[in-house]
Amino acid sequence: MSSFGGRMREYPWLSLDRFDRENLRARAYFLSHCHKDHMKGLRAPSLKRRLECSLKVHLYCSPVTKELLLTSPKYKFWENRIVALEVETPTQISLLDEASGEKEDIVVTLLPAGHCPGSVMFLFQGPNGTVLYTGDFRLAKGEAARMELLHSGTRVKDIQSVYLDTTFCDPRFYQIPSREECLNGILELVRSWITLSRYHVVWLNCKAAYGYEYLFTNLSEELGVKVHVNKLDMFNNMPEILYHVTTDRHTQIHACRHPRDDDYLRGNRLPCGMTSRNGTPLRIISVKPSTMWFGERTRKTNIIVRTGESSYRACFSFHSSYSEIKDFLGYIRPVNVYPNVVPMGSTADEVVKILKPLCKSYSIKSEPKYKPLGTLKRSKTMDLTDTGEGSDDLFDTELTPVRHKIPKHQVETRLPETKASSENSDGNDSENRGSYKATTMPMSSQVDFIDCEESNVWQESNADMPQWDVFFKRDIKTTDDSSENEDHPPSSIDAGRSQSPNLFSDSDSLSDSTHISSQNSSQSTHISEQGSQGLDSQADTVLITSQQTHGADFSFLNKGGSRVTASVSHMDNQTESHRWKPLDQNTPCTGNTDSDLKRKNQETNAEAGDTQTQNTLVDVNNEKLKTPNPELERDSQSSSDFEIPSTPEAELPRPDKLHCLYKKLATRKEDCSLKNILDVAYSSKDL
DNA sequence: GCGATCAGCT
DNA sequence: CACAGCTGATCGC
Repeated sequence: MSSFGGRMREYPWLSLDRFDRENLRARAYFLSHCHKDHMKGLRAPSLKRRLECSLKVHLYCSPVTKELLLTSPKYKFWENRIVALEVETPTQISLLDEASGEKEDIVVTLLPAGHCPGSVMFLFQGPNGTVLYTGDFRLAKGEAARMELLHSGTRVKDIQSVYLDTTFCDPRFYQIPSREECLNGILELVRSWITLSRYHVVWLNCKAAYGYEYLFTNLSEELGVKVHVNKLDMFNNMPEILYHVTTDRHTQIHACRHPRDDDYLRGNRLPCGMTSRNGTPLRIISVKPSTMWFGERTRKTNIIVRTGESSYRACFSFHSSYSEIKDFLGYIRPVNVYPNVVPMGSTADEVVKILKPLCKSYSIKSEPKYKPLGTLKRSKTMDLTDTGEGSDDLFDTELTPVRHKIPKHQVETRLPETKASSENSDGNDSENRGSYKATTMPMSSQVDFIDCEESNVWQESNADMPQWDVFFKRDIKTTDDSSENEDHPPSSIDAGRSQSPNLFSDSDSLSDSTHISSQNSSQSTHISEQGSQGLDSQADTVLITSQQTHGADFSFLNKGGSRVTASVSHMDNQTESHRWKPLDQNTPCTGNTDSDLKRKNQETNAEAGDTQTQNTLVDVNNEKLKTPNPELERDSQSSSDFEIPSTPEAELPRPDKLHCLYKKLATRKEDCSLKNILDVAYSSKDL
């Protein structure tokens, strides 16, 4: 839960995600996403009164957040005062101090935060420096490096302060399985249950918060079964969510709620009251998404843990893990970092101790010999008081971006995409910095950029042709495994505090054969036809599916913003929420037309990491036998036909087009897309 | 009657 | 267990 007070030291007349107390005097308000703990005071009478008096005060948020907010009548009074800002579109805002009449311009940029629909981070650029407020976020390793607007040309912007979501900034949360892994674990569990009969239903025990939508949409899309929810009018203008949820109870996947839903479940009823179809009792399992974390990445990590006869816990997180946070911050390297959250069982001091070494001031102190000329002034910690007024001396800092070695006219607009971006969460600072610089550098700029420590990597990335051996050698199984070497395992202290894998052993002992594991990037599922009671009786066989993202669509959480052109009413271009194509152009969900939708998904979803599915029957020792479930295999086959991610320029790639794609991807070093293509290439045997 | 806060409980 | 948020009790306005 956020404990951010609402104001940043640099721009204390702005209020973010808090609307009470001192924040009542703010000149402008910002809402990062629609979760209640970020909306404190937002509907209070005192703020309502303030709005009535101060007609120039506005609330800035993403278009999706605006839509979700205004769905509730309680916030209707905001309607004419909300300014929906396009994501990834720097926007100048003029702030008027009503007392003094003085005006100040500030540029704000919304960056997708991957936390829930509409969630964004706010990047502010103004006279007191560039600051980033992350709100809540879940970004995978390397995603900061892919955010164009965090960069000036080829370099990361000089960021004075980051106000950081530190929910899991504790070594105990060292690793959390990726979205893809979690989704696929849940997908296979749900699939294996609901295919047993039409009376087998799954209840997803989701909290009321926004953030599970991508789970619903992907389950629906993959399985052709819509998800029953209590309410869906908030998605009326978000067709790609709306299509996959329903208020019709006659479906096999439910995420409906009831205040006493556990009582309902005990009575073999769903929270919506459904208890049978055609007089046949339902076979219900409950799946509760919750955060599970792992101190070590090498151990078996169960995505799904059976917690009872018909109940499962599934890994799911809206927040970045410890290592993801460190990767993010270590890439940005602000001068200051301020935690928005003190994790449970930790203290603010502990969090700062972890984060400070990733900040610029720290690294410059420890390694002055790598400091570029001119950074001395910059690196000096600015004395920013809480009031922040009268700090005009900071202005020239922003006007002299010393890290820009490249003249502005040479600045590439291309997104710096780099595998190396995942290499810096800790460890040798100077080397990591070098890797960043080298690999994020567009070709056109390289000739003007000389930095000896980077030259090795530079040469490599300058090659005309794809470096195939590198790609094929790379571990293509998981997105963050690639950072294995750079990312130190938890320290002894960390390890001591890490959640031991024993946690899962305990659960495993309940049902050794019923875990869904992410070890070696695979999930294993086993559901017996007898239902949960039979689970223990088939300990000799489990169904393993290789890591797959299988059409997993996270685009509405993460990206693609600037690319989307179609719009739905006032929701235009809000891509981190969705691809705003009206559904009648997509004809989703069943049959071949499904592929169109999936292909579109992948266009905006390069790093979702789609890989082809392979189902393999194995014994408990994970020895591969051979193909199992014809149903699953059919699914796998059909989906593999459109697992090839498309570039904006490309149609569905045919084998003869793949070589071009290879080239394209090779130069962009887009890891996940690449691995998909490699998988397809391997399996199609066309190359 | 409403809001703020807290305990308890998912 | 851990993500967010509801309900109910209590207190003050």
